[in-house]
Amino acid sequence: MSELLASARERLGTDGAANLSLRAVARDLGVSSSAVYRYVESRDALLTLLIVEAYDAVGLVAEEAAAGARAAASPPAQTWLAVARGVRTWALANPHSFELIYGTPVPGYQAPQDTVAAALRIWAVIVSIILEGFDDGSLTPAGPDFDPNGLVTAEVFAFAGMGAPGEVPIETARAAVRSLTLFASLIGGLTAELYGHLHRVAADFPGVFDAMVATAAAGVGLHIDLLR
Amino acid sequence: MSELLASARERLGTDGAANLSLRAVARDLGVSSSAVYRYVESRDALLTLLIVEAYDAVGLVAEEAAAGARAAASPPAQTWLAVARGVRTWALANPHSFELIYGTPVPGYQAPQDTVAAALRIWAVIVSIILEGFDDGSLTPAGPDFDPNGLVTAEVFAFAGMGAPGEVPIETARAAVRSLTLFASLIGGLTAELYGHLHRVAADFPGVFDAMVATAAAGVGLHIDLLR
DNA sequence: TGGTACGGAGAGCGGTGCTCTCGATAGAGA
DNA sequence: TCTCTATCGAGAGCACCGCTCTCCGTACCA
Repeated sequence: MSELLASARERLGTDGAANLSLRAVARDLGVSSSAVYRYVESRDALLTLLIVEAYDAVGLVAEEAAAGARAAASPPAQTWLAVARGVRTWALANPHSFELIYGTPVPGYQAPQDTVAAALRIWAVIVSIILEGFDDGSLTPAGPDFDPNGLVTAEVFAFAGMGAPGEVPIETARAAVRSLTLFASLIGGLTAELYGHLHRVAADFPGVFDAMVATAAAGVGLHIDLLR
Repeated sequence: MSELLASARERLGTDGAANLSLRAVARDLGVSSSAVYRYVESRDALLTLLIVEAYDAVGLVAEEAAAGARAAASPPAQTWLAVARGVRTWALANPHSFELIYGTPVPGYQAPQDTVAAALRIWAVIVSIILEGFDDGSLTPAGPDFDPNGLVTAEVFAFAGMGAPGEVPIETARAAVRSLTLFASLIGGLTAELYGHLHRVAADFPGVFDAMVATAAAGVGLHIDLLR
């Protein structure tokens, strides 16, 4: 089983998710194609395993980047920059894994519950940074005000440890909604770079990425210093 | 040829890009699979035609949304919100077309030159909004300062009609780089929503989308009013 | 010793993209 | 009118895919 996963991981890295062939994996293992079905229910099930791996990998990267920044006594804004840079580095090194989780979903595929926990890890990092900025008073959103009522589910406040929706102060609720912008700008920036939408646009890709992340983060309230 | 494209367009809408089968299109047309190759070089070539169509469609939507907002004398910030909303509406109505252009690229696929012109239409809209904000003085970036030198190619300044890189004022160059954040937040926000990353997170999807777009835009300097 | 569960092989089904050969038709030039 | 040619279609076929089915050898266990 671990050999199977290793082989599939390698195939994913070279051929991409769309071209991941169960028969090819079987050939790599020196085994008939039908034998693989003893271990894995279908091609989609194999992909699910790789998806969970990818979510865990990116979650771990984010957690480590945040921990490293905090160890260096960085303010929340710089911590977010470190996390974003870490995720970018991971995505560039594992583009097919990135596609697997943040790219086009495979056609008839429905994400099983297994993936949810792993997918939440990066969200936890984002939330922790927002709360940190809230606590130390450095979170000063430049984005416009809006009515946060009903925008997100009660689960979100529970996940962030903010208590029941009715009890959450309006500015806290706004911060929770705004934090989605961090995620969107991260995914959007990486999508733009990895999928070629910055071709002949960006010259210094890391620099452009930093600028995109920092610009969006200012709206959220995290004012990143890019000059130091 | 037009029947072929119409059939392919329909197949794309129902089955998605990954499942777009040349044989299925042939069946729809009541024709043998090999006959299709008289008109189209390969499956990828057929996809390219659909990609150009999709870029043109989303470009047109953006242009019309911008024109409509300007006709209503909206400030640049509100024009951007109108454009983003328009693109979202289009993406929700044509999710597979959205995937085709802003999702995972098909494996061995290299975008031919044909697609470039169509892909630039939405960029032209973004640039026009930035320049408009620059001219009327409403563009007041909340994002951090950074050194814009060398971040983007000279082509970008030429495309924006800003002249040679050396002559561009530093604040103008920064605005050009920041405008990439608009694109990233738009793509990221739509990716998050369409690919299920806001599942059990967002309750009011249009509201969350507006909040994400407006929050990121504030960093760029477009201060959208969401309360009116 | 016999039964059973496990893990493999191989054939086979229907699907795919793509190529090749063959035939029908229609139009143009002599 | 006859012939040549370009166009467009059908069909067979190749190698690949996911997946299922049947068969068989092995190892373990009562």
